[in-house]
Amino acid sequence: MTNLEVARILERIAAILQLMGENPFKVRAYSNAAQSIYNLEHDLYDLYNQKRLKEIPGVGKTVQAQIEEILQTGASAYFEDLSSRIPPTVLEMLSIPGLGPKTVVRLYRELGLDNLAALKDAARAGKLRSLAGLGPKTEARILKGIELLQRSAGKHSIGIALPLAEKVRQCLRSGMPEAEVEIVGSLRRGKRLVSDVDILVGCPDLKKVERALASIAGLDIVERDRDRIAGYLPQQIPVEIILVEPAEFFYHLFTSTGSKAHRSRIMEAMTVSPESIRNEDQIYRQQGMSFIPPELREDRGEIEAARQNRLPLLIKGDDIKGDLHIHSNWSDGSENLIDLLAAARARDYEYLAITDHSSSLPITGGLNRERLMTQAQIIANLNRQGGPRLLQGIECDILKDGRLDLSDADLERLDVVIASVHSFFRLDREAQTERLLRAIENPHVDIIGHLTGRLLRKRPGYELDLERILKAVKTHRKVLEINSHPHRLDIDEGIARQAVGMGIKLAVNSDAHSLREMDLLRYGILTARRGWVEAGDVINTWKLTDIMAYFNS
DNA sequence: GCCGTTTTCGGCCCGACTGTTTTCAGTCG
Repeated sequence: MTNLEVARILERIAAILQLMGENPFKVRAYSNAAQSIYNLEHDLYDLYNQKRLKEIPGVGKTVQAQIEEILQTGASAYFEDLSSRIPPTVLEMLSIPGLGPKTVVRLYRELGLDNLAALKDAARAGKLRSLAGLGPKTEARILKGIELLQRSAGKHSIGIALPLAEKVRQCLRSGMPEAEVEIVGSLRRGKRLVSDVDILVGCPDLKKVERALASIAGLDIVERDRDRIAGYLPQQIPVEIILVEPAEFFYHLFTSTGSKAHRSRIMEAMTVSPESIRNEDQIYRQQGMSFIPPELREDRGEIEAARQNRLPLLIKGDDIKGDLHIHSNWSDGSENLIDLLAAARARDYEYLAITDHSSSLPITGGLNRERLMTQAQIIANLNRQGGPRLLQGIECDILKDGRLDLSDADLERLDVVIASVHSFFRLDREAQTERLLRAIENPHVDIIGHLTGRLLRKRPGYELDLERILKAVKTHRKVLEINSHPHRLDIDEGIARQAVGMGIKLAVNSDAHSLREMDLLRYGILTARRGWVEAGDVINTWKLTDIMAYFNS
């Protein structure tokens, strides 16, 4: 059982309790505990062995006992009992935007709808409006929501899949140090959603590979062939281990990384034999090209660029000098400023921008003018100690009409102003564009946070005239954020490439709400690489003085 | 169900929109 799996069980307990109409504070207690475990730095088993589970914030006597039961037996009797009252497929209905627990439970109890497919049919047939309070608009919204969910059905977030894949790779490498092991497929190319995890092993000995796999917790093997092991990782993510001869490892590394379109164009002209290939570089060189990094292998012009030796020198994780979007416990983050500063030091950052929410988002405990000034004092004091520089910033809400949630005078005092949309997602294209343009034109705004508002597999981005937006961003020398959270990855690689092509600068930010989330930056880096982004295009690879000079220009 | 530098009991982030109404419950961030 991984921390994530335990957190998921607690999350589902919370969801079922919510559907059953339980005390909302009890519901929140479970989801707080789940969140807390999700953010945990330590392995739950270690804490359990040291009898320290009780120290986890939000874990009291009851939840502690449940965690212990899950760690010992792999299951929770309480959760099993709850699941028998409300089928798990009903929980899926909760992920439809605009559909909450009250409505879901009525659809289930009064119309007998207990899964997405049944709900879709009923909505299509116009049967939902027979419930008081539900009308045609809600039906249409439910249908749209289901379609969005079904389009990404079977897709897994890179934020879940990559760490699991790395664990498998790690186990195989330490179990068989003589063999080459690599993650391949779309995961190696850094795609934000993947359908499975593919691992290539340069060892044809099935027994040996299986022995090395034995130590992986939560790996469920369902199929063994001569040269292939298939099964599931936690959360039902399909995994395939591909066994090849050591001599042909790099040939297969290339072919199994894809993409199909890229591979077939390179293969057409390939003249060398599989076993003569010593590394991937050789494959490209043999065709008179420079090495093409996996993230670019999509047949989007990279082959032509490689032939002309004008591939971008892609940004790397090491290029990052700091993070410009972090939340502290002054708003909805869970860490205090001192711990954030220590985390910046541990990551060898030169600077870290504290950018809590502004007050128009009451649920985040956003900062009004007064609290912002108090926070500024504390940050100034912390900065006297030396080490990484804490920047005083804000993630300021863009209001419905494009004005910002703080006055110009307040914004002017800050080192970094991120302006983001968190409300009124359903404005029409014209109004939404005008709203964004007004924020972009504000001289105090430095960065536009998560521009499109898309939540992967949950919510499409709002309607925008992207061309006009990008032009304005360019004109007013604003910076576009690549928000690294795997739920967002917004702006995406396509917009990033377009923006950089226009000379727009980007910032790759974590938007972390906890210490653990500071490491989500890697997904933003992968997205940037897929968007052909170089280090120089990203301001948080620059020295602080250069960033400030750019903001002030 | 959790928590305590106001409380071991009585609190627990909240304000606004939306679609359905005709005064508001449900949902969202």
